[in-house]
Amino acid sequence: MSAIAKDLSVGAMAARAGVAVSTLHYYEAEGLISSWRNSANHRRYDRRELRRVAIIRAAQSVGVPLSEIRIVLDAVPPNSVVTAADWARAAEPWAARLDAQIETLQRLRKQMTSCIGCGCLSLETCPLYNPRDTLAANGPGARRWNGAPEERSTLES
Amino acid sequence: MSAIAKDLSVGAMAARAGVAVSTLHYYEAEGLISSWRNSANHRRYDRRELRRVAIIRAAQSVGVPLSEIRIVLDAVPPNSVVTAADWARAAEPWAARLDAQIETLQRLRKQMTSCIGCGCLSLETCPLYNPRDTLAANGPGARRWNGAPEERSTLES
DNA sequence: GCTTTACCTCAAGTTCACTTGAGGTCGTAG
DNA sequence: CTACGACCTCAAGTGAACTTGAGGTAAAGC
Repeated sequence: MSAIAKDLSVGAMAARAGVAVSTLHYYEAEGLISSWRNSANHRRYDRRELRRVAIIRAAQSVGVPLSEIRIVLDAVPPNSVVTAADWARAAEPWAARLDAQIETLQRLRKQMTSCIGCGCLSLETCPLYNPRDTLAANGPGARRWNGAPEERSTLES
Repeated sequence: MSAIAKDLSVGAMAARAGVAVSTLHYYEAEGLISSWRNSANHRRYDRRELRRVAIIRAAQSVGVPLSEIRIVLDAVPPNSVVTAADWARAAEPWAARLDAQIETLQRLRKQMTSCIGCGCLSLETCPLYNPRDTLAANGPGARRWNGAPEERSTLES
């Protein structure tokens, strides 16, 4: 155990990455991480997979769904030696997302107390809510915007 | 239509708020918004409810689950005249969340290209991933952290 | 008078990201 | 030799946030 393990069991991976074993099974089934089997049919993970898990969790924490995480991870083939440039290129779409998200959060934060109580009933000008911004498109409702009904076209009142 | 409507139909609300009618039904069933009925048993919404919907969507976009949104909205009784101070007090817990989230995003953004390609296999020191930070506790995995298995105790390798 | 349109209810279905459970296999420790 | 812990598979369950569908009403337009 004190010897540096070249590869990891699923339990060790789970412990080190701070996720459940079942989560690793799931990620593997989803093609986000990969492993090989030892003679006992137990999963063995390259230590590199730890980083992949870290990236998955980090990306999730900022609202990236697994489907998009997969796209980025797929750009970095497993078992390859990855350069910083490789990762930078793969993660490029996330950089933009993060920028947008930071900006929106700051806007929100700054105007939360003022706007939230501002009494404005005009959503058009309310900084708290502009449904067409990047966050709205990628955010939580990042479910499917099944096309907002009517696109607030008429009903100007 | 050009006359200023004092109250709104569910269709009008949906159009103006940019959500589906069924979503408004759902929010109402969940007690997040309220309405009364006209003679035809159709929902009528006070225009104030528009702002509530805006707040719901805004909060969701930064990862606040409906259960927590309800708590804040419940602190502001419906049909009451709400002052800025009322809202500021109710939204206080979100301010802290936003601060934490902004900070984490900025850290992530700044170190994304460097760390993601840094080749470090030491998650302990990887700025991309520290599973015990505020975001991890509130974030996407804001599902239930059913207690990370083993707390990365042993297995130092 | 008929048809459309907008609404109604209630139950069931959907997606995502997992978790839980049942039943079985290894390999080491006592 | 048997017990235990760590692992295996596969199917089914879970919770959040909605959406979809079936079946029905009510007023407004042609």
